[in-house]
Amino acid sequence: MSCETETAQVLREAGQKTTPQRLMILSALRHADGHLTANDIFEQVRMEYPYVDISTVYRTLSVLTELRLVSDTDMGTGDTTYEWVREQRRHHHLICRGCDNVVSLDHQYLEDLGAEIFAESGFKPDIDHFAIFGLCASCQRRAEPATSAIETEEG
Amino acid sequence: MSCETETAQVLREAGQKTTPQRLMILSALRHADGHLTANDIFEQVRMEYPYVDISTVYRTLSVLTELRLVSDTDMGTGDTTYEWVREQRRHHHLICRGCDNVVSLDHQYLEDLGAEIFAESGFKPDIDHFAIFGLCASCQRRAEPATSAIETEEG
DNA sequence: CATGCAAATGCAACTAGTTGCAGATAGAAA
DNA sequence: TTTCTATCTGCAACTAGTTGCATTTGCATG
Repeated sequence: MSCETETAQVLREAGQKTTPQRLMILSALRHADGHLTANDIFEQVRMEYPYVDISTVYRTLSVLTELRLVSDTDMGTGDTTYEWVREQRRHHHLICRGCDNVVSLDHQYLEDLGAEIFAESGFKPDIDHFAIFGLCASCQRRAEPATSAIETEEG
Repeated sequence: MSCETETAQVLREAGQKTTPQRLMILSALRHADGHLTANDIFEQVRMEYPYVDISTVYRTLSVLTELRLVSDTDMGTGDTTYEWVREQRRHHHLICRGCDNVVSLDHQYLEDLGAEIFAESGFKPDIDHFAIFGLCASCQRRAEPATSAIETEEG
């Protein structure tokens, strides 16, 4: 079974209709390597089917997010990014608000947090794709140079 | 020292100017009980000074957020909410995507996660105010009634 | 295959939030 | 106090994302 047919199955089971527009959006997401913006997807689908509307893209993304097939993340760039959720490759991001650098965070940290919350409150968190903002090691050093090395400003 | 003067001090130390507009925005935030939207703040400031612009509110909120005096959180309502950060009263939210109910989460869970991340990577996460989405206990039961009790649809 | 209807689409109008720019102003220095 | 300049403000134009509505379409049923 091709991955398209497989996804159609998932939609069908959730009581959703499989329209050509949705299949094209799904295809864009499944074959993408990293994060896509709504506009990336829109442009890609439009090449195949020029009449598609951006609102259809947003509405489909919202359905897919609710079904937990796709994660939506604000990476601090202004645009929300979307990514196909692959169980085997869960990851999260540490985003530095000093230099905007992004590094990956192992899923285990949040898996544990999720399990703890579930055990104590019964609430089941969606731990698919977190973006955690903060300061990376070098930006911390730059912000508080009160110790040994004194760096030149902006340097 | 009044809390206004105290906050002005913080701004000054960060190399920021203390304008009347900013002080009014700060006052709205400090005296508010819970979360405020940018528009709540705008309306409130406008009663005192009708010429204020919404962009000034957003720009001030962005400065305050960068200084970590204010937390900005997407509670899933569509509008970002802002809240004065009180060290003593840190809290987070579990938001159910089934029934939209919100419950508080003790700060300790995330404090621990933050400490763990810092210890292993040197990245210092901003753990001020998290919104974690998921399913509450009763919505989980409703979603998967394959066990004992079978409830009627929609309650 | 034909019919019916709930759900999805495209469109247009809308809201939340951002940005570039010219003029105003906080606050440092003379 | 006056001068100076970097920063802030208000405005207007913009982008990302949402929503209401008329029309179309997937798909279940006969």
